[in-house]
Amino acid sequence: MAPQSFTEYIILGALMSGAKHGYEIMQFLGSALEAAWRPSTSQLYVLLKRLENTKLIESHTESQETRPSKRVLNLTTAGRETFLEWLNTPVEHVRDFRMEFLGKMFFFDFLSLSGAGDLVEKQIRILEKLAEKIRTRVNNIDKKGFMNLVYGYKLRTVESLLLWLIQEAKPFAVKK
Amino acid sequence: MAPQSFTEYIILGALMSGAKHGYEIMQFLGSALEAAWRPSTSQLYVLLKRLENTKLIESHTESQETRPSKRVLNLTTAGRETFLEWLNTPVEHVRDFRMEFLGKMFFFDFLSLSGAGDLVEKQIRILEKLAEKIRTRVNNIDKKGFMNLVYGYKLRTVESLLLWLIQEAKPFAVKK
DNA sequence: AGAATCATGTAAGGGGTTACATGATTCG
DNA sequence: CGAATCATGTAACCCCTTACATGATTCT
Repeated sequence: MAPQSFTEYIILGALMSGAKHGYEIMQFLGSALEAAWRPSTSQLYVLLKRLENTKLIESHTESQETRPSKRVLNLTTAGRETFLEWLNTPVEHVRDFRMEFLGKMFFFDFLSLSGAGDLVEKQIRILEKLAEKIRTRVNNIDKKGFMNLVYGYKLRTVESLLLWLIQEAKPFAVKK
Repeated sequence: MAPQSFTEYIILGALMSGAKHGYEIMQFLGSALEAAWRPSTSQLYVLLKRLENTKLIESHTESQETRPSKRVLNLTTAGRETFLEWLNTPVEHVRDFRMEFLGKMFFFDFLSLSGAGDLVEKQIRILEKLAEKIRTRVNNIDKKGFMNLVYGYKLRTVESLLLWLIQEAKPFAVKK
């Protein structure tokens, strides 16, 4: 079963660079993007349980002498595949850029993986189609009405995102 | 007690133009912005109960001969005040523009209320401060690193929103 | 001596969703 | 005659958060 929440993919990503226990994942995600994606500590452990139940990660317990024993998590083959598939899939909605798309870019960079340029290209095509859809819809509505304000908002948002993708994300993605 | 969810304010707004029962609110919100803000039918009734418990609305039952009887909702004085206060308060986060700020603009327009221009001005000032904060933060980080991409994203988003506010929302707000 | 760090959880609650229940009426 | 409309809800579940529980160790 594929995860349904974006946060689970982030946790899988945190394990791509090697086995970690819960507390380490927490620290890693906290420092990676100014804590922007770190789920609450309790939710983290809930998700780890779920990922283990769905066989995307596996664990073994390591007892320590001077510290509480820890559960060390590791990606399974399925887990690694699931993460990479997610990583290379563009997001569908504008609202998913802020966290999810930036998350993908982070992992491309952090893990030095290839394919970031392709993802950005796919993403650009998706947004271009969306912009076209909005533009045709704008032509069928009352100028000066409220819906005109709404479509203006949407169109500007999409266009601004497109410029960012082309002028900043693309150079960042291909810079290695 | 003031509502904590944006959706409750939208429901209060739906009652500003006169008493309605649940089903009518549902239709009203569904047609107003292409169903973008309508909560699920079940959630709507849950929120109506809550708004009644907190005395922001009150209800009386009207039995009908050929139809199921309906519970007609009406704003209390406190409800009307609560709505108007919300309406005139700018949103704090960029992520609240898409639904909440557009919602406010809708009600200013639909109810022909004054003050939309003031709200837009306040909103512009908030975003200008935010843009400044991001710009100073950009100067303190590694050029070419991932965080540079993040701040580029944030800055462009805010700047695009500012242009929209000035070029579209402002004329819309003062056009009457 | 008290605070922060290490380490993993449970419980309660918030806001939302889909699915389901009920039952009459009117439209095609 | 079946589907859509009118009208109001309950139940189950999802993802998330804060508060709380536990207990040792190391830093100040």
